Amino acid sequence: MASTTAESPRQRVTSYDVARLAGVSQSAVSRCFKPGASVSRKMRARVMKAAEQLGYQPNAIARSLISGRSNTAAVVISSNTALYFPEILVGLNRNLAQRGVRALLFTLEQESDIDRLLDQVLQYQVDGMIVAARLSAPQIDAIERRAVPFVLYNRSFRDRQVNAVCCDQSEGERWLVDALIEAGHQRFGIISGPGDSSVSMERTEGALARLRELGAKHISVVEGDFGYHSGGTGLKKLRDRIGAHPDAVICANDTMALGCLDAARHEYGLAVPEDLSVVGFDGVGPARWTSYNLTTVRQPVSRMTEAAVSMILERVDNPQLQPEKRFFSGEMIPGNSARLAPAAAR
Amino acid sequence: MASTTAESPRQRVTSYDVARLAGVSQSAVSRCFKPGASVSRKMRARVMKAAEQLGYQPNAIARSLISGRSNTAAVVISSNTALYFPEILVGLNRNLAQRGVRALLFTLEQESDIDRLLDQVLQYQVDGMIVAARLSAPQIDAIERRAVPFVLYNRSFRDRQVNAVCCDQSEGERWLVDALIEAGHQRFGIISGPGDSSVSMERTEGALARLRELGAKHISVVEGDFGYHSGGTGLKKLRDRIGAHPDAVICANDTMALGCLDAARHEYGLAVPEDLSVVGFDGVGPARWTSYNLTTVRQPVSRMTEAAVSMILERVDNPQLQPEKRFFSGEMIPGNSARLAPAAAR
DNA sequence: CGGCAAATTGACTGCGAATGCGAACAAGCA
DNA sequence: TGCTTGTTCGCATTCGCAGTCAATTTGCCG
Repeated sequence: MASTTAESPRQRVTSYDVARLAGVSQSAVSRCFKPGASVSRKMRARVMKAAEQLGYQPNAIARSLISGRSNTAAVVISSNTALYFPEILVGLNRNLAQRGVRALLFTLEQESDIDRLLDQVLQYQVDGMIVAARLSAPQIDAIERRAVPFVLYNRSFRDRQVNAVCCDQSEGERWLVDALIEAGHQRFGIISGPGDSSVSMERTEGALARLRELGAKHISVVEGDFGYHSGGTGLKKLRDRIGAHPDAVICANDTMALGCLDAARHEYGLAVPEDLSVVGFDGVGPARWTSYNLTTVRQPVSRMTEAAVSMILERVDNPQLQPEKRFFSGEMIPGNSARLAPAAAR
Repeated sequence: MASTTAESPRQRVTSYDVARLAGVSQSAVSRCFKPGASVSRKMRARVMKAAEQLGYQPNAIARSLISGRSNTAAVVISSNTALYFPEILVGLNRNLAQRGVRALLFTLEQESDIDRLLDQVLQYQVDGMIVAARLSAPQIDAIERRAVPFVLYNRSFRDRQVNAVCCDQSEGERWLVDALIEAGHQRFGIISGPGDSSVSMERTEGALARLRELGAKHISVVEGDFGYHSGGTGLKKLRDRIGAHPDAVICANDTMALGCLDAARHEYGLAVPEDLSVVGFDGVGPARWTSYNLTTVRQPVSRMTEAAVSMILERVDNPQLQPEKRFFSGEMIPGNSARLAPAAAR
């Protein structure tokens, strides 16, 4: 019953095996697999034939050991990004793969896991790290000490020179607020993300700042957790606090906005956008679904992931490069979940 | 302006460096980092102190080269799984991490990419592979020839002994169909996934078989692509074909079911579930959202990912193990998108 | 305090591929 | 043909660590 194909040599095939079969030296084999090496076409043909015959593939581990590059990058991402997660991951991975780099995935369930992780990441001799999670200053110190290039994705340190790729959160919030104010909304609710999220902070602060700047009088802020349900509970908290429902709710991400919208319609029987305007941030897929058609700001994920990958790989080749922060504008998507003045779209 | 901390030694720290500082041999250092090795506590203390001082971390690459294990597993996943993707990935990664294995991520945009990928995967000397993508028989041959253990996630080959972890798709569809039939639905529409998806095939076939078994007369099948929009277009196709709307639409996944549901309500003004029942499969997050509350079958993702990881790691340690297929029952979630007889929930 | 077993330690080798260097060889020129 | 250039190839070494084996130390008992 055992269907094992016992005829093939099940052990690892090394460059020596290929060399022996082809009657050449191991160096020759090595050179044949190195693009741009000096090899005669006759040699290459012989080696390749032998390699094929044996099913030889160069051992990336051994190669890394001597070359000092693993062609591997760590992607650290906290899993609470939920809806947003696959898009980033796929984008990063595509860009990395195109340049011959593989992604080692590190998912964080809790931000505190990152400490244990960091050591591991570095053990694996990754060429670089792309971090879409919260890092503390000492953690950044630790990475820098190891001289591993890293890029923060959608977070940055104001007081610190680090590589970062960010969506301009405040700008996006400003657009949203401008549009809401212009349409005459007066009582504002804000549902922030978890307190330790810098993205949430920037968005919330950005919205708040603009609201104040434009003279909004009635603003309440409650905290959510970026999850769907906290959109609903956030709305409830806002209602409790205000004593009525606000005119507009600004959510720190789309997922909460969708939760808020659902709660408004189905729990409180409010018409959206007539009775209540809801806006989000991110531009995740479900935000475009017919039931929602959310007014939001879409992050240019593919440009951002491409930038992150470029930045990291440039720095792998040239560690001397100065840290750089790149900000990307989002794209306002008017949607239909907020009552806006005509042509308010940016 | 350069804030580079130039005081620390920026180069790699090896076990020799630690050994020199501690005044011991390199072997001693190595042993100190190997759990269960024979080392005196005095030695360990000295070495650890030196290691800490230098910021030494053992080089996993060198370790892999000699031990023949990379503590790395490839996770190959096609990105069109969209909503479902993060859950799987996080689950797999958590389980792998717990056992000290890192995931190398390979995302497929098109299933055809897998050929190019396979060579790469194997170059990286992964200890095993978890494949949530379509593999052809020759591709499986290729992997087996390399003697790399692999587990198929949610696909299996009927005629072939391979390791696989699957949700029992037909069983789930049977539950759904039973419930729909019991509630008196008569005209059925099925929106399948892409033709080359085995998951879609099993679900569609499963539903069809059960429908016929129970004597359903009116059944139409149209093809979708697992995406949100194809739920709507699928419904349109069904209406065109039938000349009216069906009583129930069975979608090969949740995402399409949600699209179908939205189209039914917002495009055709149908009441769901009164005029039309819609069921899906997967149990993704948004299916539980208030706007939808989809009737579906939830895959036990965390048990499945755990099983996949166990299977793969068992086979890394013991390559002789016979191939095994594990099937998991889903969980029927009655929801509110289908008109069901009372207490029809399994 | 001698003697023996057990525990601990260090020298050395090898994992598999890449590369500097010199040898061998081919091509170009007078 | 003899000599110079330029290619191509093999030898030997290297990457960083783990495991083997023999040497050494330690502990323990009579």
